[in-house]
Amino acid sequence: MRASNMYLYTLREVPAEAEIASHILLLRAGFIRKQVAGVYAYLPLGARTLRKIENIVREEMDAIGAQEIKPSILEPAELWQESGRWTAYGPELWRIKNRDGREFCLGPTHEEVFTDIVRQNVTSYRQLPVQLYQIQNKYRDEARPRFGLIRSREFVMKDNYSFDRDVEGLNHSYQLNYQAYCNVFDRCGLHYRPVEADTGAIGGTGSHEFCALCEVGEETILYCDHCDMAATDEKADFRDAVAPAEDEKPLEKKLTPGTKTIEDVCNFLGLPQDKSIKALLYQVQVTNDDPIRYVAAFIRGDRQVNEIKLVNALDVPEFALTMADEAAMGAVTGCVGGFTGPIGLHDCTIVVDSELVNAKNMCAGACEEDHHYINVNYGRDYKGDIIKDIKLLQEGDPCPVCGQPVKSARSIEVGQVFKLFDKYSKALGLTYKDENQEDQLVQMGCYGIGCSRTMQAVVEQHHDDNGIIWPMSVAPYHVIIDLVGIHDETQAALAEDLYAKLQKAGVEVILDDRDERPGVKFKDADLIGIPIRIVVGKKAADGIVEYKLRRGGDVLELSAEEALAKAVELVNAERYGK
RNA sequence: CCGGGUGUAGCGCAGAUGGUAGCGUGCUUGGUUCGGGACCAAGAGGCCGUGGGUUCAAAUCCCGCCACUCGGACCA
Repeated sequence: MRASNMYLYTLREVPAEAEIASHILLLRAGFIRKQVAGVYAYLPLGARTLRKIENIVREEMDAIGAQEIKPSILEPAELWQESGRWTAYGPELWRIKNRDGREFCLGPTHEEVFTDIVRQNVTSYRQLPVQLYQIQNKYRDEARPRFGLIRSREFVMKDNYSFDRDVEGLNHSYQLNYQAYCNVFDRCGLHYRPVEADTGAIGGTGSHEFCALCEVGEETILYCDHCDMAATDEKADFRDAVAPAEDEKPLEKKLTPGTKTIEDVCNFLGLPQDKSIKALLYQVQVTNDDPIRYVAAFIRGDRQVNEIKLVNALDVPEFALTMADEAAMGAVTGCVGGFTGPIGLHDCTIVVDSELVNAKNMCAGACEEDHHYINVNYGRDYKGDIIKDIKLLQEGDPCPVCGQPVKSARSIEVGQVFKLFDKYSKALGLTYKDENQEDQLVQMGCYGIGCSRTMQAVVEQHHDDNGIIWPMSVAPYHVIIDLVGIHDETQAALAEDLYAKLQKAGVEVILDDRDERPGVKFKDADLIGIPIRIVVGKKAADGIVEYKLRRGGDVLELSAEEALAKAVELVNAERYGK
């Protein structure tokens, strides 16, 4: 491609809409432009890189026997009503009506549609297993889009669905997809980590997220350097330490005026925070017609609550759990803002973190203004309705597997694999006949990769002050030839010759033949991040060009033939990723 | 959805105490340049987000709405 003909517009200044490096660079380098909040157009360079990522995904999916289909983005409400998600999915579901008032949604995910497609044809165990996938625009009406392609309202996702006759088959499909995902992200040059993820309502140990590690990520993951434990902060188990043996001292009520926070109470009483109990007050209401159910959760004062674990412990929908109206809750349950403890509470569900059961002589609110108890002991002084691990594992806490201190990192979720089991086959009636003529439910898995998000995650991990540094496998072009003197016949002839030969060798190449000063060309080449740059300048008269890699290293002065050979060799070595 | 901020030229911004607009960059033309975003000169380009109000007079003050954005909540 000749730069003089390209629809390429780079920006010198940082667009006001962008905050993080990857978003700024994709805009500045002319890969994407915003249409409205959370919706982007891919310009030629962006469209090429996106397609390369999609093709890597496509190749790895095809390699495990999945077949690509192309269903509509438009999904009828009826299918979602059948699965129950028309109401359960919430406001992110992008609902639209046609002229007759019939309801549809723009697909945010396609479990229903794929299940429907498979139930139209599959009736026998002989037709299983099967995997179908699509690479498609997805729509989620995000309350607050952010960071360009990282959290957008429209995005490109590959979603694969596996259909097996039993859980053993599902486990096999899951493993195939897991490995394919590793291949995909390896080939894209991402620094990532597969981590265990929460499975919400479906339960079990059936999900991993693939997390691209970077500071600006919205996810927190925890991992261990001493073993292979790695999980999202929502999922990570907490292994309670064995509490040191301690005699139970007599319960005692103390006057603690104005000490509404754990810090205040512990300072006032001269206690460490790990000898205190913190109360968190919630209410549960699934629909507006339901009565409000109050929940008091207790954890050690120095811990953070993990609301996902709490939701799972209560077995309620995630959206139904909200912070309690303290005054209203106090009237019903006897809790007192800032002084709530497990003793004296009534008419609410008391959830006690597992760690507290063996914690001796703790300090807790007395459900009375300006008073706390000390020497509170589980069993003797209070009991819980639910005893579960409901705390957040944090950096430095013991690893739930090996006990060594864990580390934490921020990340962008670029993919997730998930065992659905029979959730959708049961809801939509997807069954098959087995060898004994018995109807059986199909066991399903779903597997998503955010292609557009992956594109930005790659930039987030591969850039410097001058611009993007694309890995060869996803670079929009492999080589850029910067022709310095476009009016110099010798230079132009050498550049044209190189351009033709590189193309003949199957290399994707930009010839920057624009009537621009060299500085502009160099800046642009760095900004858009083409892996190999060949400069044809003054030494063209001697047949010499410059060969330079965007990722760094020496500038080499080579004959045109040597540069050609070197470029072709490198491109062929790296074009498909590792 | 809650709270904060911002809407002025393609882009980035300035426009105290009201008097219908400017800077940088980009664009056009001419010239000089030509190895890391050149310089000189001359130009083109704005319903000051939108609706209402106050006023002789509103980019500027007041109210509504919309959009964008930040923090948070939410996020199969």
